[in-house]
Amino acid sequence: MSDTISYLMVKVCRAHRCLAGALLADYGLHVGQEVLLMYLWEYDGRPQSELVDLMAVEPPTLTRMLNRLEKSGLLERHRDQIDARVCRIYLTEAGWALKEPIQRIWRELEARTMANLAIEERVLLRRLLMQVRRNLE
Amino acid sequence: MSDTISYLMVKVCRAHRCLAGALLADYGLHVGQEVLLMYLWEYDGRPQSELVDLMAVEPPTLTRMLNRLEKSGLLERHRDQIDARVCRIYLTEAGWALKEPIQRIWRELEARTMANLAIEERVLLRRLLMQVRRNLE
DNA sequence: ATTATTTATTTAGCCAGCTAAATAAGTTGA
DNA sequence: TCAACTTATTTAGCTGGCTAAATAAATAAT
Repeated sequence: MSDTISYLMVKVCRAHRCLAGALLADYGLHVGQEVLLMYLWEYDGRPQSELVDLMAVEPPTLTRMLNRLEKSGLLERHRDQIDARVCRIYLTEAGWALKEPIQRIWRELEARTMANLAIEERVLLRRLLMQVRRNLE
Repeated sequence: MSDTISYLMVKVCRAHRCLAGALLADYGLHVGQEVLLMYLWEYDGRPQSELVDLMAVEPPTLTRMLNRLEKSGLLERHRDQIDARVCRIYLTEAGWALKEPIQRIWRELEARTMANLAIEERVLLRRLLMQVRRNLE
């Protein structure tokens, strides 16, 4: 089992998540929250259900992430005026203010992840990972 | 951000974990527990601290995983006779009985993950992932 | 011997994931 | 009109991760 690529992938992923967590901690964020923010910077004011689809996450997962980021003052929920079932999510100024720093962190994360890999190797790795993703979906 | 290999890796990892979870559910296991069992099949009767090192996980994480697997009847804790601080972990028969089925599941997981990849591509993917792992450690 | 330090494990509490079930609000149909 | 169904979100509770702090036992130092 421990000589499979599956096992290697699990290990790599944990190390990657760990580094991301360390970098994000400086801004009071937890791993995963930066991805949600990333979507909000692009899709501000959308209903939760749309974010659920974009992030490919279950509704309860998003609900709780939003609760926490709302409590941290990074976003606000506003009930839709027409359809009172939907909640639209709006970033606060504090939420927008994180855009540049978090994107910078993500670039650093990418650089450290891809270090010591030539351009052709990076291209290849992307191609291989995309095939794996297709396999798993 | 969404065009980075980091992002792709996060997605691939989630899909991989999801498939693993679905396969393991048939045996009442949760993703991650099969890795612990994998170590126990090889290192039965070792102190927890040794398992912590092998799995590269924090002590509290292991403690709770062991609590659950112990409650499920897959393993037993025995205090070391010489040093009463250490707990040695022993698989029960039920724990040993899972060895074959789980290894079979893991082979299937690996096969589905690596589908549509030629042997040379698999070798290459392993090499690239090992470099990434070195980068992140 | 008794205190201080180290080592092994646990507890409490945080996070992102998940499922199942509850709630709330529209929409559809008889 | 009012019941039945669908859709959006939340709540409760599970999992593996984490950190910080508590407990317990062995060892080192005074």
